[in-house]
Formats: sequence, structure tokens, C-alpha cells
Amino acid sequence: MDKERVRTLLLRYNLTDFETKVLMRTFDIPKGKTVSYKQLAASCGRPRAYRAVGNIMHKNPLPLIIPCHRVVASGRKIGGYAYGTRMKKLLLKSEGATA
DNA sequence: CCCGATTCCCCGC
DNA sequence: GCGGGGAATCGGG
Repeated sequence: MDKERVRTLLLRYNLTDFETKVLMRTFDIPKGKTVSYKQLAASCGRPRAYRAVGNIMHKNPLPLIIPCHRVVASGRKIGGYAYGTRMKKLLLKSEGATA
């Protein structure tokens, strides 16, 4: 699954530029690494849109190829997860996420 | 207009 | 220094 392929799929959903950027960034998150909603929003040019980022993750159109479980809240805290925070913790632990 | 998988600032102790 | 409450900010129904 290459980045360009993902971009094409995202465009099919008629999403906003911001949403597309956020999803691409999420797709780019390296295995074993975690990123906060704020970091993600900032990387997309909207440092104050962390709420929108959470909303996007929840609406995640491609949950099978976008690792939304690597997106956490800031300060060592776990964020939310459409399939349950318990599952999220388990997935992160399985990847050996340290950040 | 209201809500949400958040975050930051200001008080009070 | 720590914990709680409220406001700010973006997209969607």
C-alpha cells in the first residue's frame, strides 16, 4: 500500500484538504511510534484543530490501512478509540510503542 | 446550533 | 507543585 494509492482513495471520499492531510500523516506514522492529536494537527497546518483530528479519527474512512491506534492524547495519556481504549492499549503494547 | 477519540490557562490549596 | 473547571478551535449532522 503506497502513499499515492491512499491519497487516491481518500480523494474518493470528497474530504476536505485538512482531513486528507491528517489521514495521510496518520498513515505515515512509523510502527512503534505514537503521535498526539496536537502534533498531528500541527503537522497539517492547524495546531489548534486537535478536536477536529479526533473527530476525523472517529470517522476514519480507512481504518484498515490507517493506524489510528497510534494517535494518542498528549502527556502519556491514552486518547479514545472506536474499538475501545483497551484494544488500543493492547495494540500499542504489541508494537512496543515507547513514545 | 450542538457535539466530539483534546489541550491550554487560571485558580485554589 | 497538583487537580479541577472552562474556553478555544474544526468539521459534520
